[in-house]
Amino acid sequence: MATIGDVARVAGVSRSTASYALSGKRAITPAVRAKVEEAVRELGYTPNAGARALATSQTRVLGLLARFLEDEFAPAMLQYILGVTDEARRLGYDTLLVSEEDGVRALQRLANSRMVDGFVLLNVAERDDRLGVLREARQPGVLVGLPERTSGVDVFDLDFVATGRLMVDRMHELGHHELILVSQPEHVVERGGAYVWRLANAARERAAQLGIGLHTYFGSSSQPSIGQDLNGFLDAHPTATGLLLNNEAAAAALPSVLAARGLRIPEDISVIGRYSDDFARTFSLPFSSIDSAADELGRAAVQQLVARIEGRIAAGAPNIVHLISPEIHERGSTAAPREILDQSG
Amino acid sequence: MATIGDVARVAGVSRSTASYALSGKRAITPAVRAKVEEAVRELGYTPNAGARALATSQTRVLGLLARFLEDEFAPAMLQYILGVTDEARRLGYDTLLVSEEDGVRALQRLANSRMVDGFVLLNVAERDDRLGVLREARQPGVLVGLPERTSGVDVFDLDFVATGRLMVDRMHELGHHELILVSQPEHVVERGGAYVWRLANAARERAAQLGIGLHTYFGSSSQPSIGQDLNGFLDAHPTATGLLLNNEAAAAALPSVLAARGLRIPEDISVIGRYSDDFARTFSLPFSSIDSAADELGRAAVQQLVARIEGRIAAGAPNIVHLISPEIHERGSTAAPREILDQSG
DNA sequence: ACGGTTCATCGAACCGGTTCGAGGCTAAGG
DNA sequence: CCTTAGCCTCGAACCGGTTCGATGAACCGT
Repeated sequence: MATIGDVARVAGVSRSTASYALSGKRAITPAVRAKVEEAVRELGYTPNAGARALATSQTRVLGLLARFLEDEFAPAMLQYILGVTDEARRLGYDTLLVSEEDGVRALQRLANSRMVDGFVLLNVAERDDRLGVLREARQPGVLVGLPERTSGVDVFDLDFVATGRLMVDRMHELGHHELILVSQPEHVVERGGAYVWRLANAARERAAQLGIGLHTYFGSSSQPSIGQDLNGFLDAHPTATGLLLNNEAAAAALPSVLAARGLRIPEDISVIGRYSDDFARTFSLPFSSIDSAADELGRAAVQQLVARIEGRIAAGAPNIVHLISPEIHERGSTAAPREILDQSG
Repeated sequence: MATIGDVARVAGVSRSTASYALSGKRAITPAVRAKVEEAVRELGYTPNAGARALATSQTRVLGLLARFLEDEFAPAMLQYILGVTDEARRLGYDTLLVSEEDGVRALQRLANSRMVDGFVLLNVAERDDRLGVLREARQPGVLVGLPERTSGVDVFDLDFVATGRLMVDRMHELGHHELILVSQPEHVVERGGAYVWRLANAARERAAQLGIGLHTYFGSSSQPSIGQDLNGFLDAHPTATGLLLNNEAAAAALPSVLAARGLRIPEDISVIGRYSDDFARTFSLPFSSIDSAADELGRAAVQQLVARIEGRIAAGAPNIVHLISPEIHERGSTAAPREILDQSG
């Protein structure tokens, strides 16, 4: 493989001149630059990444730390990952994907060995044990997921508090008085998936303000148990007219559960979900839903990270916490409850 | 950050001695080795990956080239990716994930810049344009997916020919005479997804040998169109008693389609699918199926790749093509067709 | 007591880039 | 014609590891 020394020899200049001609960091006579570029083309020269990293202390690689929790819906993670890798590539970076269970060790390994210029952490827990290491690392880090303490890192997440409120508000506007909220399994919460109770608490609070009855439940993360769960919830609250879903498996299972019970949407029951649009598309879920915005979050996180890496953000600039506002993607699964329709009709 | 020079100074030895003490490539007095190790601990020393790569020409990083085709079921890809990253990590390697659309350019970039020690290509097409570059690269490569020409690379894939035969054989043993095969969308085949027609052709051939009627169709990759497709196929062949699925979306959609038509499994119709067990679990698909073995394939591919990288495979050793034999994971969705039961009952 | 091994350690070179300071050349100005 | 400034280019050092050959000390047998 050609080195910059080969390029220099072929172009008839010194190594340093070749380097400057390619980097443009010093003025080079056009004729010389042309000779160097010609030599590069002739030899098929590409800089050796290791050598460059050693000399510049920059690898142009980002570390992406995914965390796969059992009982969580894994495919959803792919959207975040692709958002990150695509945006990173667009900005000239490659992505090292780490799925190691021991995220702390992985983080230390990558940080100390200087393999990456920065970190993206996915699926961040309320008290994520990776954060301590990340704050001490010399490389900047961004999180996708909101932890308890956000100092020293930039954070991107869906605004789950606003999401909980929005779900209840929308149902309230339509005239519903009794709702059921199905969250992720309790395990997910215990292991730090704070977004689950953040949404649930906000929904509960808003429901209380509005005088709405809200029954909150954890649901399983896979069939067939989630189907049984759903039937149980519906049996327990026959007068509930609205269903809020913060659980992908529940969303996937609901159509057949409703069909089996002979319930139509939105005539008999209104539904609002929270999952990725991509998920909705693949399974053609007929529910109005709030997009998890995985792709958008991944991209925004990378942009911020790269800006920090490249020093485009003042060293002392405060860290940001960017929460994306939820929007309901309308698919016609909400309507006024039957009792209202009956009165008005 | 501590360098090996710092370690050497603290331990009171030369840099080379420190290096040998850590690598074990030359004999070192136990006492000296202990001092070096103590210094490492004290300073929190970790070798600089770039410097090591420069000196050894080894990065201990694998390049993972994913290819996301539209109309293909993306979440399935995650299983392969995790199989690769986990196994790589187990063997001491990290994984650079590339999702770039221009796989050829990505491959060239990584190969020439010496960022990786080897390549894993996912979703390999019949005539994959990445293969030419891969064969010329100095780094070894393994494929997950069987292309037309396999020279110069190791290949791992599910045996789709055997899969097609197995599906038909099993139905034949049960006494079925007319089957419907639903494949991936035609787009997937056109873009080189040869496994689709490999399975279909094998099934067709075996059906002909056995005197079984086989209707083969392409199906859409998402709802609701795949639901309409399925209804159309069933309408067109009311006497067919068995359904073979080589299309994830079809598998996901089938339960509700069958429910709507009032068909029970396996009493009214037998079904055999081909998708990942993980997919089956998440959606609790009630069909006997042949696992795509994504995790297993990813792991086997990495093992082979690492063996080549580390020279544990003789330089002249021929390339291998490892096709995993399909196995039907029984979930009770197959039985003898009604006509037989009626006769015997 | 002495030459020949063996063993542990050291110094220097090298991997392939980047970057700093120095110096040569040309052109402008007195 | 000589000085000075400015523009390009070069040589050397450095980043942080690994590895080869050399060196010196300890140990062996005779």
